[in-house]
Order: sequence, then structure tokens, then C-alpha cells
Amino acid sequence: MRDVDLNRIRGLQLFAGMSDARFTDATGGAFLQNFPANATLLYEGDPVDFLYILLEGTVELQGTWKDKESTLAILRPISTFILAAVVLDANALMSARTLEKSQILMLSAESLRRTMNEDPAFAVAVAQEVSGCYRGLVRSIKNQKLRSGAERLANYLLTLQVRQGGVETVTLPHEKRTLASLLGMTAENLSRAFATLSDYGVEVQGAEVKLARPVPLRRLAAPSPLLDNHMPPGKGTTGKAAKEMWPPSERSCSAERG
Amino acid sequence: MRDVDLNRIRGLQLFAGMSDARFTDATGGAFLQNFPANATLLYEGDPVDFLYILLEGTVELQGTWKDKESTLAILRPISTFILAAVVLDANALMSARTLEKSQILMLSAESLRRTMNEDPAFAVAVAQEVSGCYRGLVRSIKNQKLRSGAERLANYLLTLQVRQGGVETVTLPHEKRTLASLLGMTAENLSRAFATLSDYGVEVQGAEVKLARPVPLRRLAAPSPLLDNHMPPGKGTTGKAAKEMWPPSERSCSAERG
DNA sequence: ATTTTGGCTTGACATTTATCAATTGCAGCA
DNA sequence: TGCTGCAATTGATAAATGTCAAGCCAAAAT
Repeated sequence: MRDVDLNRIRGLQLFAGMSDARFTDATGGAFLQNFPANATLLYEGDPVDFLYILLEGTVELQGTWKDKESTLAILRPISTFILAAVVLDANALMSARTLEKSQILMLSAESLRRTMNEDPAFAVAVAQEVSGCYRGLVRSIKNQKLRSGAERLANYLLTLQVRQGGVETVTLPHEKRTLASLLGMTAENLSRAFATLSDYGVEVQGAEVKLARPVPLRRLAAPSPLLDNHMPPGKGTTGKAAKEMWPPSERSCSAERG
Repeated sequence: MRDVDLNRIRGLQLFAGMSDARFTDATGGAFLQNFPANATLLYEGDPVDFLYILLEGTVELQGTWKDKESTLAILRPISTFILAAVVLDANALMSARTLEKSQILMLSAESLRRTMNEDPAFAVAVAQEVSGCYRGLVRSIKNQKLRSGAERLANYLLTLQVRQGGVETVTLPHEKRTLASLLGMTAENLSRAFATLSDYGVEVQGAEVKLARPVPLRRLAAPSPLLDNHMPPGKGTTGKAAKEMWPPSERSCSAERG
């Protein structure tokens, strides 16, 4: 472990209230790992011995049942994942695999649980982080149960637009089949959903998607802070909750969901 | 507040490691409220000033979007709810309403946040509780995205069977339309899903459902600890995670989901 | 006892989504 | 330059799910 790597995570909200001594202690058994694309870090059902922190690359969290699989989240740096399993010393409910070459920091789950018990501020930070992840999942379920495929896509595009700085033409960050799975549909249906949205000014060319008529698109999408997390680094969801600073907890575990 | 009411929650995992003094302090601003059936406790988007603890009755958590609504969870005593919003001092993402006459304990959110900061053991307990809720939602999403309506119903029935002690004939605890919404389908489709399951020995008569041929039913349902929470009070999910004792965190916030 | 209410079911139909097969398009490579 | 492999698209079809309307049934009200 080089300090330069640890410094990348020292600034995370999760470790904010910690003394340097405790931070050093908690990250004692940590190591940095480089993975190629399409490497599986963890299988569904596996015991979880580490907290993973994605520093570079992309990681997909997926679930499987009866030969079917579904993407539950796609993570970008800097994100922690499987924190809940670490807290409860439980088995993983999701598989994790890299979508591209990735650099991942692995912290000993046991050390973290010990630190939680010794450092009150850290325990609070963990509770906040997991709470944010929880709320991300609540949004995800609502998105899935209340909206149609085209509506989910429309909202995904609008969220992407915000995250990319309000540009008119957004760039899809993943393969379309991955995006389809994240949005809860087949690749074929994603194509058709794009076709449907062409009536609303959505023009696709490879990974470039031009949102030519934002107004009708937004009317169809009807984005809502109660379902979508339009949160670019540094802004709070509500006035009241301004303390949910970056890295926003609600983003860490469920970023770029459908 | 009568002590007899507070005693009902004193035994919760959430308050386990707490000194009596801190417990008294944390529950200082608490009050017990009786609600009739169909009373809305909290609307989606509302600021959250209390942690709710259901002592008697039934509470439904639901989400709304564009005139559509969906049941996200149905809670039974003793369950806490909207803990994540309390932790983050954020607005509610779900509405909460009673399905029947209910008795609900309301604890000051601000007191609880203060207690979290003052009592390390409580902060850890909160982190564990929210982590359990998080995992419940992960299961819920997988259930929703990976299974068909009939498969969700089949698994719901099997879960119910376990929870009711393994009886051959289970009793549906809610109205079918509520159940349908929980399972992510319309009431009409729930009827048809029951019809589909008749091929697997499922015989419906009102709220009584006889599972006459468990073997083929289980083959169809393919229940899995990674998607279903077959956890009756007192048993852990995995050998390793035996410390997830009752009230199991994974049940509190998402019990009786589809 | 009769009416009324509301949940539940059923049928017909529309819409959405999935599946299968074939084709296109494109990037990497011989 | 032309393969080759894979993602993406398209069309045809099937399955799942939603919608609307009508009717059934049982519990509650009169």
C-alpha cells in the first residue's frame, strides 16, 4: 500500500471524522489490486472479507437467478461497495465484476468492523453511508415498478445529461446491452425504446445521444427527486439535506442505476 | 409515554447495547400514537421528524409517480421504519399509511441523531439495522427484475408458509389488491397468477391458500436466500451471519415484500 | 330479508415486453 | 483489402402484463 493510494480515500465522507491514527489502523490490512476488464471480484453468495473501494475503472454489480442475470448498479470512482455485507459480516447478495481495467482498494472487513466499534464518528459515518445507499435502492425500485421501459430510458438520459454538465449531446458510458440490463429490459427493447424516444427529439448515433427537444422529453420522463438522483458532485438533493455532501452516499452504491 | 410501551422496544437489537440512562434520554421526546385504518402517517417528500416504530397493526410503505402507486413493503410489529431518512435528516422517499388500526411509537429524529453521536454502540446498531434494510431491498429488486409475476407469487406463498410455521394451508395476511401491488402486478393479474399456480397444486379459497403439491411448486419458485428472506424469528440467514438475530434487520424495513 | 358496497374474478382486448432469427454496422486483425 | 467477431438493430412472432367492462360474491348496512 502506498500512501498516495490511501490519500485518494482519506477525503471520503466515510473517513472524515477519523483521527489519522485510527485511519492508519483501519487501513492497515488494506491492499491495492489491479484487475483487467471482465474480472469477477466476488460472486453472489460468497462470504465478504473486504470492503471494496473503486479508484479507477468501472464495476458492475449484478444479480442472478435461474440462468437469468440483471445489472443492479454500475459504479464509477470513487465508490465503495458491499458495505452492508461488511457491516453485518454476511454473504454477498450481488456479484461484482469489472467492466474495464480497474484499480480497487480492498480494506479488511474485520478491521473495519473493529474500527466501527472503537471510533464513534466512523460508526456514524458508516450508518450515513449505508443510509444513502438504501435510499438509492428505494429510488431504484420505484423507478422499476412505476415506470415503463421508455420512461426509464428517458430519465436515464436526463440524469446522464445533468451528470455530464448539461450538454445537449450526451455520451453513453457503457455498452448498450449493459445499459439495457441496468434499465431492466433486453437489448432489443432498448433499441426500440430509443426509437420510441425519437418522437421526443432523441437522436442516437452510436454512443452519442442528442437530446434535441428537452421540453417534450422532460414531460414524458417526469423526473423527480423521489425517483431520480440528479446529483452532480457537490449539490444536495433537498435544501434540508444539504449535509449529504459529495461523495454523496446515495450515489456510492447505486450510481448510474436505471 | 408509559414505561410499558417503551419496554416493548427496549429489547430491540437497535437499543441493545445502550445504557438505561441513554435509552431514557433518547426516548425522552417519544410519544405513542394510535391511528385508525387507512391513516396516512407520512407523505412522500415530507421532512422526517420522527423514527416510527410499529407496535400493533399493519403499515404499508408506498411510492407514487404520475398517478401510479406501488406498495414497496408491508410492515408488521415490531418494525422500525424510515430509519435511513432519520439518519440523513432527509425527506421521506416513501409514503406510510396504516392498513389497519395501529399503535405506533414515534421517537424524535433529532434526539436519535444526537444519541448516535454520543453513544458508539447505538451508532453501530443503527448501521447494522440500516444495512439489514439495505439487503432486504437488494433482494426485493432482484425479485422484481429477475422473476415473472407467477414466480414472485409462488415465492411469496412459500415464504408465507415458512413464516406461518410450515402449515399446508397458508392465510393471506392482506387484501389481494394490496398483495398484487406489493408483488408488482395488477389485481387482475394476481388472479391469473393464482390460476397459473393451480397447475402446481395451489388452491385458493378466499384468503386461504392450500399448497397441495409443494415439490413442483418449489421447483417453479426456486427460492433462494439471495432473493428471499425465509427468516422466521430466531434463525440466521447463513451460518456465518448468525449474529443477525431477531428482530432481523433484514426484516424490519422490507418485511413481506414480493 | 334486502340492498348496497367493495373486493374479487373473468373475459375481451390493447399494450408492452420478451424471444428468436436474420441482418447490419463497425472495429480489430490477418 | 477483406475477414472476422461482436455488438447493435430490425422484423416476425409469442408471451406477459395492463386495461376496461361486466359480473360474482360475501360482508356490511339498512
